[in-house]
Amino acid sequence: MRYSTGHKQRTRERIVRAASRRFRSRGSEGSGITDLMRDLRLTHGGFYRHFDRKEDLFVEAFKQALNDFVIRAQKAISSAPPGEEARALIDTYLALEHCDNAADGCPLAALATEVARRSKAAREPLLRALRDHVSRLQEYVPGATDAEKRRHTIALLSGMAGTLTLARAFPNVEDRQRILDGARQFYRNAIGAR
Amino acid sequence: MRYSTGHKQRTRERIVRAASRRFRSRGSEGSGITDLMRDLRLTHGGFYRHFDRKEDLFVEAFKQALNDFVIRAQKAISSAPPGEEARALIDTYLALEHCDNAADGCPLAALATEVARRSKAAREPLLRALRDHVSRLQEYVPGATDAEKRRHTIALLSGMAGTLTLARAFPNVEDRQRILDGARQFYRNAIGAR
DNA sequence: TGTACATCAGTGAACGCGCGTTCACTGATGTAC
DNA sequence: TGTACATCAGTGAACGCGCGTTCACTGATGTAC
Repeated sequence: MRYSTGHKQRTRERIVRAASRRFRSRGSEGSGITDLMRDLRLTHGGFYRHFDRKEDLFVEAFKQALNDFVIRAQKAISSAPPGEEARALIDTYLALEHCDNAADGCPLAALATEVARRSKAAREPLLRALRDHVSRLQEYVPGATDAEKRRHTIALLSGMAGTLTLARAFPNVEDRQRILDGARQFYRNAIGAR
Repeated sequence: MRYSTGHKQRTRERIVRAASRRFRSRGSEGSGITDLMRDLRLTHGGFYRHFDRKEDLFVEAFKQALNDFVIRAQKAISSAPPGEEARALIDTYLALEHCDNAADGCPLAALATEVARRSKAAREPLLRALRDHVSRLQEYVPGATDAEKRRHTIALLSGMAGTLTLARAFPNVEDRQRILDGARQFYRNAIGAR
């Protein structure tokens, strides 16, 4: 059948969004095209009207996830009192709610290992997106120069991502909360001590 | 044919060691039994004389990797001057050599995401091993009480694991070095400020 | 000491399964006349 | 306005492939007699 204008575009966006959630919660190796399309009440064959390869979807989904995450982070930061932006970033990132909702969370925490294992060519667009998003967050992180802000932002974000990933491995909510609280205190001090 | 006493045990150990390296560099989903056994000049069928399921091998390989890592870390720490142990841990962990040799490196950096995605039952032995190894390292990390040492150790190790994973995504050695250097400075200050 | 048999780590063909991908087909609607 | 045709997002069977796992078999050596 013939679809109305913009229909294809909308379907593509639905695929990217669903993938960005599925990949974050189960990894891209753990999410098949068939299951993904079934989520949208479509069949697997149609996928290839939108993407040449699954890998292309991974790139789009990762970028989408990064963008959503940065917007959420900026929202949390913007409601913080002046000078408390970095603390707000830390608190949102290391929240139990973030820990327990990987599908909507930071793609670095969920997918960094997978990015690192892809071919050099496949990593390029992902790393470009990553750099862009670090640039958008670094203005809120303390540091004497832009370069220092950037270094701190990278250490802070990748560090918190590692802690979040570890916390997610613990089935008991008390364990997760303890890990997050400990790290929150650790990073608050680290940032405050600068 | 019939093999000499201890032969089976030795083969098992070779399988675990090879798997612990392969899993760390490619993930367990990216490492097939056939390839793994071929490394040891054996065939895939023989695997099941040693393990019931691939998952059981993952547990053994993860424990082996953790043990090797903690021993290496302790070695680096023990050659540091008194009071500098945490700094030595940070420097060894965030070394370019560690970054570029995932196969021999910290299993938390390489496999944490995979651990988090396994079934609750499968995670149990992995988390037990993880807790044991944190206990062995926490004595070197500053903190007023044992509980505080432990919190700092967890934040530090999981944080550095996240940074290492991110650094591994960058194809240029300069980028990796910059990320590691920035984080090293960050964590040294964080620990020193305590 | 010599012979018959048991053992069992390792072999390799075969299994079912799910995966990513391809492709001939569908059919409602836009477009040309 | 009415009719014939073109379009193309989505369908679903089929493909090759690699995976984890099973299993009948091998054969050098230990053990029983």
